[in-house]
Amino acid sequence: MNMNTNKHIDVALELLKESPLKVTNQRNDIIRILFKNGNCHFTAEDVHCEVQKLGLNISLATVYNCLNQFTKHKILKSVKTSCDKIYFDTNVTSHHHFFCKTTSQLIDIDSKNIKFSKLPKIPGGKKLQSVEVVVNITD
Amino acid sequence: MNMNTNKHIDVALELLKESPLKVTNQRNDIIRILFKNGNCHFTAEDVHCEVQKLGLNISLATVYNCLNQFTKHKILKSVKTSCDKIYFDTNVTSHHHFFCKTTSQLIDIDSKNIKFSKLPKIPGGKKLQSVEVVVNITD
DNA sequence: ATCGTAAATTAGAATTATTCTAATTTAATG
DNA sequence: CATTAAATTAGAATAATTCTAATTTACGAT
Ligand SMILES: [Mn+2]
Ligand SMILES: [Mn+2]
Ligand SMILES: [Zn+2]
Ligand SMILES: [Zn+2]
Repeated sequence: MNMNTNKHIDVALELLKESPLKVTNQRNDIIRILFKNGNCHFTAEDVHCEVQKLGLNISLATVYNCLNQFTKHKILKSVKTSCDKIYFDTNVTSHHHFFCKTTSQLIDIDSKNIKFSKLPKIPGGKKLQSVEVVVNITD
Repeated sequence: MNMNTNKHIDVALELLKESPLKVTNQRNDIIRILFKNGNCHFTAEDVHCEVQKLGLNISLATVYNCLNQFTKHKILKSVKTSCDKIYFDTNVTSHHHFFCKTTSQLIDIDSKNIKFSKLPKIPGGKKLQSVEVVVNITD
């Protein structure tokens, strides 16, 4: 059972408080939904469905606003896959993903389980931002 | 100057003939546009703009149909990036990409310039389909 | 060459995820 | 409590892509 305190939720709420974002009921509720099960991947619709299931009245626009603001302020990060929806990731540390094309499910790959022995030279005048590995799998 | 023969175009036209797809004027024209400059990355809109520029009358729906059919039959492949459009790639061999977020431009990374010294175990019951690396860069 | 038919093309409508608009409400500060 | 910038909201708008259904075309068989 969920105890009344949850480390992941508390850490995220603390990040929210430390950010320049205002602490609203909607943001509190959304953070509780997102972080209640530790590292997870969600679409905006997933979050909105959960909001409804809990009987909360938060508009889809607010869900999008929150997810985007949280991403901008490093409380979440976003992941693009070969499917057409944006996934939001509660794990903001540097890591990679399996993407199962059958189930449209993202699975974390810990950074220590992917190592490069060779990386290409960055094109002249550009600077490196991130290296993203997606290992596509099927059933 | 472009000679009247072009290796890349000829190879792609040959793949089209060998495929179960019918050889139509539209497919011929689109292949000539796609492959005239060797390895390239295009959105459907890019292709349709070029179609218009050449005074060809091919509908956007047909451009999408062709690109999707070509992808299904391995004449093209598609690449997803952090931007919201699908890119089609004339290089169907296994390789990776730089994606410049400033210019929304894809640049090929030859397979031999990325090597892994460690890859994660595939989750039970699933099978590996592909490993895609995107190196995000900015100006 | 002509025919028959499945596949391809097309214009425009529909869909889907996401963002925008502009009116209203709220959080946080003094 | 008053002020005000930020957040929320419903609904409209946008943008990429797909779908629909009518028409045309490719191409193997006659
Ligand atoms: Mn849902
Ligand atoms: Mn264009
Ligand atoms: Zn993740
Ligand atoms: Zn490429």
